[in-house]
Amino acid sequence: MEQEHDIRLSLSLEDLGFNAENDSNKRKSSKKYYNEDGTKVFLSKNAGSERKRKQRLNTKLFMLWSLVPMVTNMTKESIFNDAITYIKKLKDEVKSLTQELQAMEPKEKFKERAEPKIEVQVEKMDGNKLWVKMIFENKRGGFKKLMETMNDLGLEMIEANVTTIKGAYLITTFIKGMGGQRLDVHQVKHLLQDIIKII
Amino acid sequence: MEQEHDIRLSLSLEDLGFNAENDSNKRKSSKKYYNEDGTKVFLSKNAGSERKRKQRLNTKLFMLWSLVPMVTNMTKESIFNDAITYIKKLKDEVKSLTQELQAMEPKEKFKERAEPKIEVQVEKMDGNKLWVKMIFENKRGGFKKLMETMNDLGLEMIEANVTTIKGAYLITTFIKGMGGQRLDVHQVKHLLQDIIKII
DNA sequence: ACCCACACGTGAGGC
DNA sequence: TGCCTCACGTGTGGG
Repeated sequence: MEQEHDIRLSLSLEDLGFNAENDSNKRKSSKKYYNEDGTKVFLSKNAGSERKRKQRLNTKLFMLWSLVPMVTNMTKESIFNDAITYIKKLKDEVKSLTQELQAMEPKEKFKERAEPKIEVQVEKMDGNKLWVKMIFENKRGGFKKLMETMNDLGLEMIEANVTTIKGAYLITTFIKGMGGQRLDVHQVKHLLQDIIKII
Repeated sequence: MEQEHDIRLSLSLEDLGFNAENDSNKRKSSKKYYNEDGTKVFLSKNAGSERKRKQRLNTKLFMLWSLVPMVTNMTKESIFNDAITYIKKLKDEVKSLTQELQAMEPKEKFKERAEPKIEVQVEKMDGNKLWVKMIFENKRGGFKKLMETMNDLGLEMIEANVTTIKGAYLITTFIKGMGGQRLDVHQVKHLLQDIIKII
């Protein structure tokens, strides 16, 4: 009952990193490898390397075990079982995640498209407002993304008149800066052109 | 040199499903378990169960190996190594997929929100057109989703007048069915209410 | 007492 | 030849 209780799998942390070259103490089996006069019993040359090999295998088993979160037992067989079920679980997880990702991927697809024909006209009005007329292809969600982007940029559409001709939006609206910021005509024009391009 | 070459890991498919109870042939070791007179050498009772245990372990090892796609060697140690690296790879994959999923998750979040105050008014016009007035909270992307959904349902917005008062959309538009379908006033009204609710 | 899980040494086969 | 890998039987400790 000294400290011989944890040597079911006779590997510890020492077996992982450093073997510490101690073939010395701590052998589970107290088999008679020594004659009663103290002389060693003959061991085939394999014995040593074979012991090392088994230690390597157990080390690998331990590494495998350390990777698996859900552990039932410390026995070799249950380590295998846990690892197996864990791999299956991980596989399922990857599978479901990928298809879940692909399911919402198409919503991002409209980013990559041929450049639509667009027309942007910007005129300065009184106050700090701009009058804007835009024509661009009627891509699904185009107007929404336009508004989102403009909102992100601090452009507020005050009176928007949206007409959907077949295959195109026609939008006329007033625009003003949200924080009372001054708006430059050409800047806004190019901005809107860029926005519409990436819609 | 008969057929003794594949018994490195002396497990086959038979070890997986059915053990086929054949303790008979095919033992690798030709150790002398029989005396020269043909009588069996004494074996401790452990021998049989221990052999079974090792077969179980090898079976598990084989199952583990069968789960791992990339296999370098058939040796025990490389099976361990492959399984270990494979688990790590799967872990990384799951990790990256989940965070990639979470990165585009927020765009879906506006599905779950408190019910906004809405107002929908529908009037019948000449021909098969309806006049619609809608007021609902100015949630980001609301108008886009409205148009998408209406498009999906075969409702075409002919002349849309969109006004963004602070915190709300005010939309007046004519609507007609895309395929020349007849539109019922109350049906369209409830439809629009439902659409706006889920926006 | 029994059973189980393990490490060990050993002989055999493959490279 | 030698080295590596494996299955086998055995002894041992824990439950």
